[in-house]
Amino acid sequence: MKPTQLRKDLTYFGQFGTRGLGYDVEQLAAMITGLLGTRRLQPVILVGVGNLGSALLRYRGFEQEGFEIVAAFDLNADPRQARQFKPPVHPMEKLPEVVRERGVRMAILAVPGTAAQEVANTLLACGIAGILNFAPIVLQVPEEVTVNNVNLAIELENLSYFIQD
Amino acid sequence: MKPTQLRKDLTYFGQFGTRGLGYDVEQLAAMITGLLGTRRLQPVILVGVGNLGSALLRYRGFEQEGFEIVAAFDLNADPRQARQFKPPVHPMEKLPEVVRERGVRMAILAVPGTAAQEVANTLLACGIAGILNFAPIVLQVPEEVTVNNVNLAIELENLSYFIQD
DNA sequence: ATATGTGAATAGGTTCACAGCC
DNA sequence: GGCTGTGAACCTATTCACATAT
Repeated sequence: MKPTQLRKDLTYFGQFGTRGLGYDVEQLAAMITGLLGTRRLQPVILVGVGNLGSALLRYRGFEQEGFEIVAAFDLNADPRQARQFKPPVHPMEKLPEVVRERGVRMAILAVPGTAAQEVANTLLACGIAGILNFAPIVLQVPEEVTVNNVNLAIELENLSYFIQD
Repeated sequence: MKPTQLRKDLTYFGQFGTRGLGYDVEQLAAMITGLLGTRRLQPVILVGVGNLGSALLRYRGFEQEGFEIVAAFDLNADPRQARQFKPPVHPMEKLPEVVRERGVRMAILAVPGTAAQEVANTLLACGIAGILNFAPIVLQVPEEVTVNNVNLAIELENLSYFIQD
């Protein structure tokens, strides 16, 4: 990425530097934070506490960027042990309640592909606005809901293509 | 994605369907497999067996797409226990040997950001051609090496931007 | 009829060249 | 001199319209 492109991109949102001097980094960062909608800590839930889900739960990189996983959900969660973890791992039934009470708008979906659409439907019914989907399927969602797919196998395939002699 | 685009994309690699009839799915799949360089099982190594690394090790989606994680490496691996896991988890010192012996060309990098560049340098020295990087830093690599970045925090930020009312 | 293949048209994104400001 | 802002030029990707084949 060249300097020109970065400047061009910024102009789509306004004018943030001073010519001849440069950008005030703090001010610029604050502007971007506002654009991204991460001005205050955003509550996120995680569904599916398998291998990948557990790793995401323990991953501390989200908080740093303004996200807080307020709760996780899994079919096999024990209601009595739910609060032993931090964030707590609840059974699926509790999902609508938590979403409502905490005003959650984003969910991380880390369940097997076979369960993904069904879980997504539950999320949609609760009014979730954005899904970060790790399941290797294309989710069917209404237009106003945003889905961001992360497919690890595809990332490897992509690499594979580019390293061919 | 519209049908036209898929057809257009395919034409960049040749002509695979028969007009009026359609595509022979099996033949088309074989062609794509060849293009991606996944005709035979590709050996991959994983470096960093923390939260994310362990999840990736247990993830079965890679094999299905033609990749085999032949070994993992971690600073804290116990040499005596190395072979107890499948794939085995070796200490870092063993990395060059395994890469050479198995003809490994791709590596998954799941170490903390602070260690990522150093580990990447080791990988480069062994002649690795592609890195799937989960560390939240921009790796410095020579031009002929391909890096594919997966940054989970950025994926969430991306979502956040699009779900703003 | 139905589906692919493709040149032309369109849209979108990147780079350039230079104007404006410290 | 050094850095940002921006219209124009350029390049790339997507869509359209239709030719081509079964």
